[in-house]
Amino acid sequence: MMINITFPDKSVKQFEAGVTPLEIARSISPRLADDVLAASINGEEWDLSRPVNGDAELKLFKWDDPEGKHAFWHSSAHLLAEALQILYPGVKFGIGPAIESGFYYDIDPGQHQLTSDDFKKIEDKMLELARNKEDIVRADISKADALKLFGDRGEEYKCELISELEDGHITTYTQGCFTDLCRGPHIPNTAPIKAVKITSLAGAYWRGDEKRNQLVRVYGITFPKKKMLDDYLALLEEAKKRDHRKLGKEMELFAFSQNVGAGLPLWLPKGAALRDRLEQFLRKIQKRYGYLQVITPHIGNKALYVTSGHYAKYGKDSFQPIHTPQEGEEYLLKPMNCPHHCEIFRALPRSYRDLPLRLAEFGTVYRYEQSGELHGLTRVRGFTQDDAHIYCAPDQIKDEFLKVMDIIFYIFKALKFDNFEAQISLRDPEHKEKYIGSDENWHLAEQAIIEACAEKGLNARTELGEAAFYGPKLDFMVKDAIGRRWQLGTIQVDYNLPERFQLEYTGADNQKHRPVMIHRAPFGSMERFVAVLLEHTAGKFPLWLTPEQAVVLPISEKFNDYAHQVAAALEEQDFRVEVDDRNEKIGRKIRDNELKRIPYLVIVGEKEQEAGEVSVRKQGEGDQGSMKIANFARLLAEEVKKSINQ
RNA sequence: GCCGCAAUAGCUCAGUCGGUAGAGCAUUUCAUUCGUAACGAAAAGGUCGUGGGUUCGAGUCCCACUCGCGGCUCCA
Repeated sequence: MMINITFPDKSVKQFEAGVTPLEIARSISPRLADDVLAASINGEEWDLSRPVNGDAELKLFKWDDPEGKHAFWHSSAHLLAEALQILYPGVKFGIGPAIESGFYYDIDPGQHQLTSDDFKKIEDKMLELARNKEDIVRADISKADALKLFGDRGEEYKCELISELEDGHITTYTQGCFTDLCRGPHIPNTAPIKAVKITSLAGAYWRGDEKRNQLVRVYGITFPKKKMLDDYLALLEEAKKRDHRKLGKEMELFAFSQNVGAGLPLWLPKGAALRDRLEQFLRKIQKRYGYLQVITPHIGNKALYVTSGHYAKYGKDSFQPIHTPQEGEEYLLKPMNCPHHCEIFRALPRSYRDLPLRLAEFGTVYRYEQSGELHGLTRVRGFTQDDAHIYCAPDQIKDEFLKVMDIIFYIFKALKFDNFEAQISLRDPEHKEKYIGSDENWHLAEQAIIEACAEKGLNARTELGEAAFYGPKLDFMVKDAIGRRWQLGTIQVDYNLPERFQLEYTGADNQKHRPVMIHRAPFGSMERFVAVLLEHTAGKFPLWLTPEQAVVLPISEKFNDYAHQVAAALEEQDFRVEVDDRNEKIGRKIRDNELKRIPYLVIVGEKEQEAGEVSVRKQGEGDQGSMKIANFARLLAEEVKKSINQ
């Protein structure tokens, strides 16, 4: 019997029923057969060696396709497991999936104690097994047989997984002496795995549940070519150089002190000035969008958070209340600004004419994050949100969303964050009871978010069940130097707080109405934003933001006076300029200041002094020739203007 | 909070078998006064994260704590 195989370009070819994707690839070209790693049949992931029995749409995936890498790394995870089984008899296996870069396997090492010293041994064993060119063979298995197979081997974790699977849909994959419960797909043979690196060990709770056993997670990555591994390792080294913790120290932006406490950043003068410029930048846009700045205290009466519901939910795991000499009086360091802003809403009678009311504050908040979670400036215990709360009528939500998105896009564009991801978090439609607020309002808000994204042409991922209990949200995520995702901007609808704080406004109908609240923070927090910005720019901030815009370098000490005159003239126009009047040769000064990522170096010697000029050198681009001081100032001004006004 | 790993000069790091701590860069001083990515010489700089323990003797071995790193869990 012949079947029709449709290719992605819609062309159709006939093959014998039972043909495998690999055979199809070979019929096209031997080269393709060498390169192909996985396939899909009618959209379903499919092994290259798995027969196709009916008409189908076929896609073939190579290394450059995520699906190809995925199969390659998934098979590598099995290879890792096989090596571990041989090297450490008695280890029990959890799960071993492919991830964004590489793969891991969770194992219960039993009496063995794995350390990084074992990596080489594991890598060598994996390579040895790969060189055996073992076929990776898929098999259907009944639930009973699967339970017996893995039960006999004492694989308690696998048995738990099997017991939750539906009979008739269980498959195993075997290569060499290792058989794993697995849905696939896999590459057909271990041979293409030519380079192996075990990257790290970590603890991981079984099934992500902190109440259950902690397994050892072995991370690794593999490649079809040795050179690709070398390139990958070089890339990781490069990424480490742009780690914000390293750059922040080097550039004297922020510091931590054991004496102050973990997760409590100290902003050094240059960092504080940088942060201030970011705040001014945002303040200016927000003013344009009708925001009103407010200021609220760093602590609030415990009752405020009991009212908001936060105390019940987070009180135990937060910084504990501050006690006063007055018996029974308790205050909390504020973990968020919203309750304070709600009280500002309540401070005056509100009319529908006041809405939307947009209250903004750079509000510093304190959250007792778990010690193991602290991370540079991205996860801290005291941080400042670029917070604002918009109080509006339900039918104003969409319009307000659009406006907030405008602000976020403006900021991301000015700072060249072009690789952000957006996620719409909606409620779980199966469990509407978990959420507060009326069905009608939820529907309205969710539609408002979805429509706003569509109108802005924003390609956002939609996640059901990820909404906060009080409302749906839209988050913006940016990756750091080594690919970890951090949430920056966020826009959240909230039905809960207006209810709890009994917020009301008088409508055109002279009746009382409850406003909807929108929380939003385009940066997320100043700390996290600066961290991610550092990693994005590798410390080379745009001219308007950078701590030192230019450094004047006198050729010798004879020209120090002129250098200071030049600096003074530029400072007069509000540029941030320093003079490197150290007793060093010009080559040395250039090198040091280039390494400090100074955007413009201004070299002055006899020629410049006589002509009233400066010799300009641009970071990374070298000598730009000499010009009058005023012309250089104009050049700076134009560059600043261009990046801020876009 | 959990698992694993680490902590030595301002920074990056070496320190063997337990025997009184070392390099490069940065800093200071001297010399030099220089034209587009590192001139030279010298000096100074450390209770080896903190507290206990083992030992004749601890940077080194053991325990606890603190801080940090990689994950996990969490993230109002």
